[in-house]
Amino acid sequence: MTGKDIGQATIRDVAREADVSVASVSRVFNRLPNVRPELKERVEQAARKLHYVPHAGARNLSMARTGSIGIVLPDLHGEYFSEMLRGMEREAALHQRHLLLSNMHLDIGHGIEALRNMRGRVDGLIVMAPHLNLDDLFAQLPPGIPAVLLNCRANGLGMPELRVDNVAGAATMVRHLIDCGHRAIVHVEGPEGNVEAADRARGYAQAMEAAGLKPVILPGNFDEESGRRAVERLQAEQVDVDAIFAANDMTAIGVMVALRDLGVDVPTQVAVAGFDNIPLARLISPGLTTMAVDIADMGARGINRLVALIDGEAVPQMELRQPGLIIRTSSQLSAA
Amino acid sequence: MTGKDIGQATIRDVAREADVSVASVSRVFNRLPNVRPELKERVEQAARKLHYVPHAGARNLSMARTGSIGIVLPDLHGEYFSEMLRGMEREAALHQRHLLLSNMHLDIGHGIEALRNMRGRVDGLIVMAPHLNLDDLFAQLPPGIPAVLLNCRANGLGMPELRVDNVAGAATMVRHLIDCGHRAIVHVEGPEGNVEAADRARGYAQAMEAAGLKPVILPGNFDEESGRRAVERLQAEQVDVDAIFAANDMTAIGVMVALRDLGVDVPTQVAVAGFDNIPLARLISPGLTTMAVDIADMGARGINRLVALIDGEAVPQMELRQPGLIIRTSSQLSAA
DNA sequence: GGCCAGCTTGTAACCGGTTACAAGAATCCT
DNA sequence: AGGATTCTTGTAACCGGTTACAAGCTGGCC
Repeated sequence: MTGKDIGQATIRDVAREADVSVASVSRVFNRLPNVRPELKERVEQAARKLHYVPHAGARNLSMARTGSIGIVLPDLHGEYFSEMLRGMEREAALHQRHLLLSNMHLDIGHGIEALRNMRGRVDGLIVMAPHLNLDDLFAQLPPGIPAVLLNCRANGLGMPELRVDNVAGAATMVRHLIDCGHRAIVHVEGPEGNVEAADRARGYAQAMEAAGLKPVILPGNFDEESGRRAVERLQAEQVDVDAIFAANDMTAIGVMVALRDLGVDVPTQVAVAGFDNIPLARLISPGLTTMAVDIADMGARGINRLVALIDGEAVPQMELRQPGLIIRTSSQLSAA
Repeated sequence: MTGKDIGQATIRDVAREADVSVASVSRVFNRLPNVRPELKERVEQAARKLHYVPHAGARNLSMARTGSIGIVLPDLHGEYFSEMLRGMEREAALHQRHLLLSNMHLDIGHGIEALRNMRGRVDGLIVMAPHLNLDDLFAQLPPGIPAVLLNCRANGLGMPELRVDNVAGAATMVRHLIDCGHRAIVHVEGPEGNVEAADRARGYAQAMEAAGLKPVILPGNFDEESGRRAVERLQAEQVDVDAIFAANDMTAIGVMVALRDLGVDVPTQVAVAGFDNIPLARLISPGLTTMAVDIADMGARGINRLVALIDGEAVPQMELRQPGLIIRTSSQLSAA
């Protein structure tokens, strides 16, 4: 009623101009076969004359289908999320879908609001919230929304999940560092309350203990800054360290930058390893040894699953993806 | 009519359950003041019981306002776009807006389709299409859509524009390289048909000529690969070169990687410079000298302008932003 | 010619909200 | 008490599409 419509042409305007019914205009625009060519031509001419463009919102409402997918992320910082988004976008475009972004900042209240806001805007949701308890989140929502969860805390919601095997990945990395001859391996953890971070720390601790080594865990926050701080702390406390395994690549990069500033050579004096294999890991020097999660592909697969789910197809309940070890220079002791 | 509605509660269901009219339910949900507390309570209880969540699509239609902003980009590769998107997301969240992503791949046909698809889905558009002629694009669309253009070819559309002064920026960089003592400065251009690339090449050429130096321009494509290829070519053709000024940071990084592989030291043997100041530029080593465009801020400002435009406020027609020179190690000759 | 099948086309109800308008109830005057 | 005013509430039209259904038209066939 209100609203600042500049008076754009509607389907009724076109119908009047072409002297046909709205149904016919609709049929022409939806390419239904049973329209006489002469009439079709008349409609198209009228539409062109009036600069008519169909109103997607109205279409969505009457068809109960939006063609959009809601992406609910905790943040957009860093290459991790942008890679994931890129993968999603690519796949969504293949399925003729748009992506509607919604950033649920840290607390659960905003999360709930964000999700509620999506109702009627999207056909389904991709939720990535490693820092929140999803059961609480979805409790507030009407049941039955198609959704795919990416790297979330396990839950009893019966929604398809896609996860990276962070425990196994971290263990693999620890074994690699041990193979390289390192013994005093320190882990810089991710943010508290983040499932992925917790799993990586767990994998690290298990592998260390399995090798008869003592785990040492420093707090971190998945960002460059926390890598830097971890190094400062190691330095201040004179901790003996052969290798630093950071919970993700950005932290590892912070570690490397801090070590460089201190004049400590990587990898000859201290080895460094990360997790994620963001594009940057390859470009920095020395190249960062890391666990490769094909982030863009994860995103793409998430979209793929969701589209299937929306179309009513069967979708695997859970997929656990194994990250692969990428060995670059940062981890290698000259004498292995 | 069709559609796979799982039968979620509508405003009418809530009205029936609470034994009030739909208007009252609507009033409660929109926090209008004139509702008796007892009735409000009844409505809220009914809504909770039915797990009612308002249908944004329907709301949008009747209010002629979606609360979403359409972002039309040519691509999502690389840090440039993700930085911009991040800035946009931040600002949009401040204004309670969602972002609807649409990737208009390279050709104009898809571009037009993408834009048409936005009608009725968004309140306005941010268009970033340095590679397309926008007049052709918008000719196909109904006039009067609020839109802000980012780094686009000049046009007579009367839409607010936000642009980086690429000509001046490139010239500044050339002068800096000359100040560092370099003379044989080669430029690796961006993709053909891209306005930003063309402007940077123009700024480069003008500054070189002003200094009495001969411009040498190699083709490129704004990506790492093209930087690498440029180096190969210089190598193959035995071109004498003191410095390579790439059209953007990713290309410059490709150049540095290729030089490193060839055993050519940066900056002592060849200096390198880029443009954009993507986050990576600071992290790579040696640090990359570049022109800083605050990409995220550009995105945020774009959104800000667009929101003002949507709200009917006056908006400056054009803003040309000056990039700033960021001097890092990659450009400096030991003896300046 | 008459009847039926198959097209084409139009009418009107519907999607799920918002809101102008009117009516009814409560409050405040004098 | 009676009338004016204010507040609360409901009815129904509207946003701009889609589509079930019916009606009109055409042509084929006996």
